[in-house]
Amino acid sequence: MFAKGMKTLSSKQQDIVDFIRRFLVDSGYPPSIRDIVSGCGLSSTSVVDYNLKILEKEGYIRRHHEVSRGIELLAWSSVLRSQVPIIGQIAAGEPIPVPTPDTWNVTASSEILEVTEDLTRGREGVYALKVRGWSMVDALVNDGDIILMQYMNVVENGEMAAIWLKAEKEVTLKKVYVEPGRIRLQPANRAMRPIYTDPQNIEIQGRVVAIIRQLA
Amino acid sequence: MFAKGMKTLSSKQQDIVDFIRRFLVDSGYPPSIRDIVSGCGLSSTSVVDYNLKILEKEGYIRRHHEVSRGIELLAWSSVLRSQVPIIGQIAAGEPIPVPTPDTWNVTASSEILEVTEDLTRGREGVYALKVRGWSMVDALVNDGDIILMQYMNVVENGEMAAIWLKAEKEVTLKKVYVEPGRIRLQPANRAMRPIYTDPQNIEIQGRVVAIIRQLA
DNA sequence: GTCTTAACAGAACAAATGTTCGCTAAGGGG
DNA sequence: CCCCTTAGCGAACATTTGTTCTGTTAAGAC
Repeated sequence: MFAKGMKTLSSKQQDIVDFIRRFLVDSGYPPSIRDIVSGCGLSSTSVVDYNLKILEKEGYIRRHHEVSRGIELLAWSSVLRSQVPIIGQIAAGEPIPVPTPDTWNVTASSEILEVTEDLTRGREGVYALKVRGWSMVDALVNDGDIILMQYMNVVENGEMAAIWLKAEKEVTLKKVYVEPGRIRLQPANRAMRPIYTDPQNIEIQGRVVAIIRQLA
Repeated sequence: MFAKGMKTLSSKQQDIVDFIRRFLVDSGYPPSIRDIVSGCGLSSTSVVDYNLKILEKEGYIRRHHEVSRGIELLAWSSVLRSQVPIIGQIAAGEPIPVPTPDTWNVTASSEILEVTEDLTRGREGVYALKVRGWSMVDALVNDGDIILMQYMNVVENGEMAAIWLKAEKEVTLKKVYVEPGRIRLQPANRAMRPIYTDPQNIEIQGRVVAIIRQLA
């Protein structure tokens, strides 16, 4: 999600980077050397070559030699996409949907969420759930928010998980801490108290990877 | 952020789409016809051509004729990216940074956030702030969250805004409602009460577009 | 003045890439 | 049998594209 600022470029080199980026967004494939010649008002492919060498040296692009349109915009490719199926919803009073092999088939899902890969941290098997209701404010989560989950039934100490409380018959999102003889479930909202429960009472339903809220 | 499922493809066509997608992610540019031949274990460029025609007809790709590597993956390009500068932080006790023309220069910013465009709803002039501290739980916002903002000093009724309260000297994120003779500021956390204030006491510092939280 | 470096132009060549044509094979229907 | 459709193959040709070489210009330093 982050790209650091890079060394200052000449205005022509900046024009070229901007052109490459714009062309890639507009066309879905990179420009050829001659596209850059005409797009940046130059007269010769060798000027483009000269400047691309510098842009590569400074880390803006990677060139794939003898490959047509072989210009990789590094600030672009460092931020990849994940396709995440939205397989259902999460509400306090019901267990969350369990992913099955079918729900991993991206094209079969009726709703796909595309997010930048750093939200998933390159993890495999991430799926999304929509929050329904207002009963999860202890997790600082709101009705309509989208939660990115990774299916797993064991989490590390201190990780936020979707936890099914068997006795209470409800789902909660909290950080899980293992203590002697009990489990501490810590809300994201620090003003609220942790709850303690028997390890037998909980079922980890997945790890919470990220939360997305669109407001406007 | 959403892409609907598409018509079922033959397994070979699915292989080709998957290959294109993977190649694009790995290389930063689309595959050539011959890349697809060798990548999908086919024997002839005309088989690729035959199948690409179908994939185009079904809406999976757009082909740019007589353009080398002119394959545009539609499920890819339909979800665009926005580059959003992270220009500072938001904490309760201080006004938020005000964007200036300088801070819009993407390459000059030290930190860039790339998000899928639907998070910004195609809006211009979106910037990002990092939340510092835990004093904004009324907005269901946590320390470390990232808030996407759009600079404006007027918002529609019911929109969530960053509001500077002059007398209290603090920032708050709330929904703004105009009532006769006063302003109602409604927290996202419904369990908490609204506050009412004089229109002269508030300064709208921007509209809240989205909130992103990475947990794992 | 000369020399060096950076930046640019133009042309030619080599290689990559797209397109098209003719053909084959398999299956189904009349 | 023939015809049609679908799916695939191979080769040749045309076009796009990358690379390299030579030369020019401009600016700065000595």
